[in-house]
Amino acid sequence: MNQPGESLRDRKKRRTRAALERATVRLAAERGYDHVTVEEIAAEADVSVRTFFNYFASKDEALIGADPEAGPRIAERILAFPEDVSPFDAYRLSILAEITDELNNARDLWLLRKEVLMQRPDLLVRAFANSAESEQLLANAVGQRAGLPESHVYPRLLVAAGSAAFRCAVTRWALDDSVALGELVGEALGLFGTGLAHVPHHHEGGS
Amino acid sequence: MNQPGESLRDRKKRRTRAALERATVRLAAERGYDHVTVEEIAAEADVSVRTFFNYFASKDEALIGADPEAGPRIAERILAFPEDVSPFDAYRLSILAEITDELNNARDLWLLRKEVLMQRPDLLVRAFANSAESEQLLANAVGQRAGLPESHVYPRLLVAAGSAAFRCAVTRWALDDSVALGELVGEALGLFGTGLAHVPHHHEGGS
DNA sequence: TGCAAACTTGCAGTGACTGCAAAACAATCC
DNA sequence: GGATTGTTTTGCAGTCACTGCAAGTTTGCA
Repeated sequence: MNQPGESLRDRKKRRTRAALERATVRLAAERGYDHVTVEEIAAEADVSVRTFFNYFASKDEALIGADPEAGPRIAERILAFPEDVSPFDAYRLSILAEITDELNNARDLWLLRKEVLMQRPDLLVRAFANSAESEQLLANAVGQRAGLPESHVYPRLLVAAGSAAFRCAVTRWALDDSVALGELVGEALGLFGTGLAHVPHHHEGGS
Repeated sequence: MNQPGESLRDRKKRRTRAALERATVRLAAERGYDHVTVEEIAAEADVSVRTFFNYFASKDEALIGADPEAGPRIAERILAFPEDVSPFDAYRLSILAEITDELNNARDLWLLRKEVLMQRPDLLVRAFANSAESEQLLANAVGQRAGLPESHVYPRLLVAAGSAAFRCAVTRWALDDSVALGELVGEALGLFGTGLAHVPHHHEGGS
């Protein structure tokens, strides 16, 4: 009884992880991030506190739902683009694809997260602190495409710009979600692409 | 006994703050950030643990030496540039000036911090989490110069780019400090200015 | 000198997080 | 089916960051 895809064990793990993530976000949105203890979250997900920490290294991580497979997945996407796509575009499109997928799979969670992040913008920054290895993966993928040596700034700078774009976009989206998050990230990355030296033209409809 | 400049009280406060910052950095560099307790830091600086937390909201903040006046100071600089300097340049030059000053005042501290940040790059990211209000200040200053409404992305994106540039630069500097930190930040900001859409030319000498 | 405001301290408490060893459980082999 | 083995869950004891509060101490000022 073991399809290569998913054993009972794997399924249970995924469900537990999801339950913990969901419980964290729901409770935090409901009564404020720091009026929720890990004990309550664990209880809500029907596991012990110790188990919570087997799945997430910290309460912060659970709130964001840090997915350890996201990094590798995006890196793969970057490398999968045809040769004639620029490193910048490969990166940009990969990020956008990931965001689109993520929102399609868990839009409701993100709407709740938005509530929390509006109260505590710092949590979004903190969330990125734990993703140093993922950033390294992405930087390597970009570097490979660009044919640059390990030590070059460009890949790391591009990845850092991605984080910044995402942060900015979420912040804006939290204030006004009439525009899709993906759009906002795309817009921000677009500005990074063309350069910030000149103030972009301010057209009326938008921000 | 009260020159408008500094009272006894003010001087004592500055000294205590500096002692705590210094103790944190020194001990962390010596035996690793998380093998140092706040209790030890406080003892080293000859104050109580409670006093430590009167000065810094967290151990992280003490390590970075988060200066509550840095934000306002940079914002002032940005606004002080003549009209014909672009918002981007005003921002860039203000950041570089701040970094230069900081390094001149506490180069030794930064050399020790470098050691710590090499082991724990996440601490640098976390450090920025606590500076949300400062970022807001800078964004407002940039927005004012650019004549943009509160809601526009540009100012926030530029400031976020600055953080990213700083992060990248410190990381590089930690690996090889043969180039001044200011140079590296300047280089990174330069790339943000001209745009990341194209891979920059890779000239031999450098990175 | 004496009062008021600012700063420091101790204390008691909360809650995140860790290591360890035992129990519960799922996959595998006979 | 039942014994075996590897994985996951759990409880427990402990450490440490951080907070509020209510004294104590120091500084600024009249």
